[in-house]
Amino acid sequence: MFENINIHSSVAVYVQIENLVRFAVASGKLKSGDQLPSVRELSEKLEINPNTVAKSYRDLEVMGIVFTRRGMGVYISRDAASRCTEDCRRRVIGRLHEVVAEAKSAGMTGQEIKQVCAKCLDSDAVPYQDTPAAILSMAKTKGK
Amino acid sequence: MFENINIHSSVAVYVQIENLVRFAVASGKLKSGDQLPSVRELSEKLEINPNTVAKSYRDLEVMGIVFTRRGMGVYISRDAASRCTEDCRRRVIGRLHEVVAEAKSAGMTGQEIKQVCAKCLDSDAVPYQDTPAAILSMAKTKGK
Amino acid sequence: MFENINIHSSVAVYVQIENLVRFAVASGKLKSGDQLPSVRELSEKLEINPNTVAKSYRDLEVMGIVFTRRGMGVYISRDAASRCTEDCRRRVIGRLHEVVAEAKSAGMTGQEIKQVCAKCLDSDAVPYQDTPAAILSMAKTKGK
Amino acid sequence: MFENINIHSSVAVYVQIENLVRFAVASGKLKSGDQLPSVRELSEKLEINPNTVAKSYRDLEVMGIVFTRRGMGVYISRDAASRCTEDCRRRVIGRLHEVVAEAKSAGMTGQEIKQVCAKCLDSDAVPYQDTPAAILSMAKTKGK
DNA sequence: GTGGTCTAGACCACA
DNA sequence: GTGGTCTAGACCACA
Repeated sequence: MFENINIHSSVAVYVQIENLVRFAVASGKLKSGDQLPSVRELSEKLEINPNTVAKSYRDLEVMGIVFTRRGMGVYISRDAASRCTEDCRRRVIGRLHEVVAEAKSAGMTGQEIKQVCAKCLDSDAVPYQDTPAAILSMAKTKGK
Repeated sequence: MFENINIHSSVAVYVQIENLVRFAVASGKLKSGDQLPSVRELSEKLEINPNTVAKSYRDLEVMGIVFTRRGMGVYISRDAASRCTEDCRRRVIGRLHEVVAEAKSAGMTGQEIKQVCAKCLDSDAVPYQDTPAAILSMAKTKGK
Repeated sequence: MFENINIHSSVAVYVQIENLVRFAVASGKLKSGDQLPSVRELSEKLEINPNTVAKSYRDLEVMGIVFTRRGMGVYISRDAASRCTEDCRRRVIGRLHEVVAEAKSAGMTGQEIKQVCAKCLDSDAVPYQDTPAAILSMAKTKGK
Repeated sequence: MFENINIHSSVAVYVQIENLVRFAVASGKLKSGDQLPSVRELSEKLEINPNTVAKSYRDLEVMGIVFTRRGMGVYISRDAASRCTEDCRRRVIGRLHEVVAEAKSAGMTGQEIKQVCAKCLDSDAVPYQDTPAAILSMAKTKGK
């Protein structure tokens, strides 16, 4: 589930990791008590600096989404699900507002916008895994 | 049209300027051949450093959206409209896909998603430049 | 013959004018004693600042290519032809060296380079009139 | 490979850097994924301001030739080679056309032109970075 | 007046 | 350590 980290994204890697975890919890892929990969393991897998992973885990802990058992590992906390669901909903709704406003501003009609939405809804769910690319598209498209 | 620059946004000021121009061109508010305010003029109006404005104009030039006549000023280029329209549409559609995917992933039903969209569409037009959040969302998402 | 001034070029307009005159003299299109358009006339035709035209004429006078009869106008000087021919040859040879070196550096083979040259030579002469575009291509391609 | 930057050239230093990178990529000296020297490192080596190097890297990023990993460095992007090869070829061919047209216009015969070309080709390779004149010729021609 | 280039330097986010 | 953003200000070319 971390295969979607995008090093070309202008979004900080640690933020991407945090979001991946949040959405995985919100969607039930990660459940209370599940263990996350160790800092070292994940950093090697993603070929990124261990500090980066550690920072994500620390943030998630501060947010109450994971907890650490020293010497044991990092686990999804008891009320992570509700927290993440709420967070994700808020984020999604906010972004929907923004993007619809942008769509209008770009000259798209309500018709068009609805059509695109419908198309997205009909298409097979492409859950959070697409977000890094999505994020990428939010900034100035880069090197790719 | 630059009255909506938000110096306190986490989005770089020069990115905000670039996006305002892009969306203004896409929506027809700026047309091929139109002259942009001079670097000095805009920097004074926005109370920012001329270098910051110059950076925006430079980027826009590299992107082919404006061209510079030395000693004369900066103008919207011939095919800026198609470029910007395309860019903005692609951007918006991409983001719509992302956010819908995120919405699903966050557990929202198609119903809900459609409702939120509809609500946004019905609300008084919130053209791009009126929504600081929109501006925010347009650029490199930082922190969170 | 001034229809080829390119305001999108990053080359100063006054330099373009100077070169147009020089090449026109070198190629015999302008001869000793011929009168150039007045500053005002040319500036209106090209929609540029009269100072720009005046600057070109002044430079050309300094170079001995034109002379001014006050109240009468600006004329091609007696030995302009030899001067311009020489200038243009030197310029052309210098640029040929440069561009061939660049071609090599860009990975083109001697074969290819010769072929392109041959093709240019066979094509109908496209005398100096193409230079503004040419000049444009020398800089970073801009707005166009 | 940056030893040929000429601070006294009339071509902006940042343009020289951009061109050196472009041609290095086109000729295979720099490959996808290679890391460029850090902004600070290069600025110290060239004894120029870090901002100048950063400007070059930024432009190259907007052009899709490099990408940035924040906190990590700047790397040659995936499709930089094709981009640069194409860019450089187009540039070179365009300039060849121009200069040949100029040569004709200046009264040189096809014979002469071919001879000069041949001479350049036979001469020891003068790869781009060895020719200050070449560097000069690559950018916005100034004054003359 | 216009924009372009470059320096010096502060402060920040990220790894 | 890495790059990103922004300011302040000098000096220049061009119109």
